[in-house]
Amino acid sequence: MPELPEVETMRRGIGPVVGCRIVALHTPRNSLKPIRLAPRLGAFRARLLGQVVTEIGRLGKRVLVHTAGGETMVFEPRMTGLVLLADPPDGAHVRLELQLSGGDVSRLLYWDRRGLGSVVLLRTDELLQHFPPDRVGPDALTISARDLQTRLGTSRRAIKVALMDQRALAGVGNLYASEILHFAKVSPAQMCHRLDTADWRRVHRSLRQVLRAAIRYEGSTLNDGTYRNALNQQGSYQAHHLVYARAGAECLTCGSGRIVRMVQAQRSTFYCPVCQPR
DNA sequence: CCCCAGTCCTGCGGGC
DNA sequence: TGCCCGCAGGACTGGG
Repeated sequence: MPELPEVETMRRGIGPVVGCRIVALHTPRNSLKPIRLAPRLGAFRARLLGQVVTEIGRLGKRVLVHTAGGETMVFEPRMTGLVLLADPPDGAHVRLELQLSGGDVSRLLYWDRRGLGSVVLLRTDELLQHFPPDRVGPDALTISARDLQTRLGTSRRAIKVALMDQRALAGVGNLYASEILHFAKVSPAQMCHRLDTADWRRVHRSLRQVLRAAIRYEGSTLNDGTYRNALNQQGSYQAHHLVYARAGAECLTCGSGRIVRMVQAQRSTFYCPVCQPR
């Protein structure tokens, strides 16, 4: 489930495509339902052929590939999408392949097992219209503690649910929300408006620490093995998870609590009731 | 303002 | 051994 650390790892990993020219583009034939591709393949290809990649960016959980001709490809991996330079985990789920020339790499792949992701081509100057600030908030890595508190401090939602709201801040998903709140020693069920400024500073510091550490370890590859970096290698931050998917296990922080799983907004939340009482 | 259920989609693992 | 079913959930939508 690519969240900010995984998507940032993808962004960095496909850096070698900068300077490459797109010389061919196709969607491999398979029995799967097609993912969302916009515009349709013909127009998509027509606008990209011959274009030279100038820069790789990230918008929350999306990877942006900019070209010299003012086009931007927006890769949105959702649950199981990968942006790859190397051979994919399997050939059956390659959704889009770009052939490249003139650089260090010869192709860029979008692979997606479940196919919930999408690839959208936008004019670079239309990015802000397509992703206005009221739809995608400030990046979770760079948001200030003050801005975080301003944006969420009056909300009556549970903080874990609020942290995952991409309009408030962009990049935090289900896995890292649990890990961040464990570091901050805040209960995931606590309502935002009940937290004071010291709490928000702790949440903010944990946000930065957890996301930065996860980037350093190139993200989390869970037991299903889906997530991979651009070279089809596993991340290793899963070895540092303190609560996620550890229901029933002993808390690694306090050594006395047992990790509890609960459901918030139809998603699994994990926490230690001893470390995170309120 | 906030919550909930439904939608998309495929693979996996539990239960029988 | 094989089949069915529930579950995983990010982003989005519509209704309450």
